[in-house]
Amino acid sequence: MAPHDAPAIPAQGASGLSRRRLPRSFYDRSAVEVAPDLLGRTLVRILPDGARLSGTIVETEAYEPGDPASHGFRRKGLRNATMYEGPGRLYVYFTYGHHWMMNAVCMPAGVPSAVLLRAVRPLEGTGEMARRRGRDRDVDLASGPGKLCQALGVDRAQDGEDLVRGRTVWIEAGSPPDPDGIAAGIRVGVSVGLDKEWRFRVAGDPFVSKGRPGPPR
DNA sequence: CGTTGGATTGGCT
DNA sequence: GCCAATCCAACGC
Repeated sequence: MAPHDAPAIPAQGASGLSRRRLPRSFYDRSAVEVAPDLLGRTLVRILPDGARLSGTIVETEAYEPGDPASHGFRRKGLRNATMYEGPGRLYVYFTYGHHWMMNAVCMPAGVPSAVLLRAVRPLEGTGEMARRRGRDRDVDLASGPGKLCQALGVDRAQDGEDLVRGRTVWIEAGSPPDPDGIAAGIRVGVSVGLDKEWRFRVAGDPFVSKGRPGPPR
């Protein structure tokens, strides 16, 4: 982090979690590299009233250029434009008529590549998340991509936000798990690209989504 | 310009 | 396990 961007808070708290923001270079790699590396990181959301919500990322999925399961498989359009806007942007889209999904954009501008953030372990602001979700138990707050966006109040207003320099959503270095603690499998809810094991999760973590991977039909 | 189906969720059988 | 909810960009005609 550049010196003039130094935060007022300590770089590392008593918890051992690094509060340093992930730099642009972190995202300027392929999604399959970034996705497992995002596990254990701290996703932070600042609400309009200044409240800080956060959670530890426990589940991600990679979507690569040329990947038939990716929104980037088709030409750039109104919905997926942010996927082409370069590393460190937040790509937010709406689906199923109900839910917002949030992604960290990877690779240089012009290359559609992103990591879907699927689940976090709630850390700060759990009361606010519970209110937004209409659920009490921590395990129900952000254990799925739609739930995550609802809990953190993320919608189209955050599409295109800069995770590196923005003031409403970012990702801190946190505390990555041991590589042995990362499990990979096929992605959830897609009917193509099933040959790729691009869903990553913290093995055995109760905060990962309950969605079954594999073809629905 | 009408149709289609989706990177999901929660409630009900 | 099944399926409705509810929006909208992409695609086909």
